[in-house]
Amino acid sequence: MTKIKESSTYNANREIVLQECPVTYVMNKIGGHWKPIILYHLLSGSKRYSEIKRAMPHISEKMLIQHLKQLENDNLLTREAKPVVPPYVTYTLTESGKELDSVIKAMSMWAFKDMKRNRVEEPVC
Amino acid sequence: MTKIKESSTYNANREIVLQECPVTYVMNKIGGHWKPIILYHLLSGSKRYSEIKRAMPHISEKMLIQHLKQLENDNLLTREAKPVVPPYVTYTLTESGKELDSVIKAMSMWAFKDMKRNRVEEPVC
DNA sequence: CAGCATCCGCAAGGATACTG
DNA sequence: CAGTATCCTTGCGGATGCTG
Repeated sequence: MTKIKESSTYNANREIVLQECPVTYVMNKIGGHWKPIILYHLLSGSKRYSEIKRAMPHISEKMLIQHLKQLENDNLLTREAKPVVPPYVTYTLTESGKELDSVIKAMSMWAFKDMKRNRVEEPVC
Repeated sequence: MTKIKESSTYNANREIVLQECPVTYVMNKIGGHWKPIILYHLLSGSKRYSEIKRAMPHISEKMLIQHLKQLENDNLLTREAKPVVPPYVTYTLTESGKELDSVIKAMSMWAFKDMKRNRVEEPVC
């Protein structure tokens, strides 16, 4: 998307109205196919890199690392590397990240209801 | 992503465990940057095409139409075209779509909290 | 084990012009 | 007004090989 700093529209009285949008804020942080799934797995507790990878067999290593970094930069999780051989790296949700459980849980509940309504199977991660 | 029908991992007892994931189900329906934002705008009631467009100045027409179609195919909204000139088309959430308000509201609430925590402005749609 | 570097194909998405 | 159609670019994301 072309980066636009400001954007405007008009209300019925032809006054300029900035369209503010909390959902856009969320999508900028956890948008994309994989991020909510990563968060979903970390909600049950800190996990090692290999554990997350095993839990998400469909994601490539490149994408997993990339998204973990972005989530770290956005302060949703922290990365802790123990200085041992072989490496031992764990990822843990921050307070911000943990609070996303309300979003993830709402997603899960809706999913179960909708899958039942449409009589479909739950997909693999 | 390469399409893989089945995928497996193992638990501590070396039993095969399928990783099922409700979040993946949700992301398959409302993943991508724009869909949750479209839903957000429709939660306040049915809207004409032009109203949605005006509310989302950053999305291109092509993307908007494309995502509206996909949401319609996924039974999250319905499209109703009045046979008049000029055309009058309204988009309305289905029952499934309306039930996503729990997800969208959880997103919004988290956004407000996180924006306050990080002292940032609310972005434009 | 937990990554990083590089190459590269392809599809998502932008820009533009046209229409019932 | 509410879209289609077409072209074209960008960058997502896969594949592969290497490393502290």
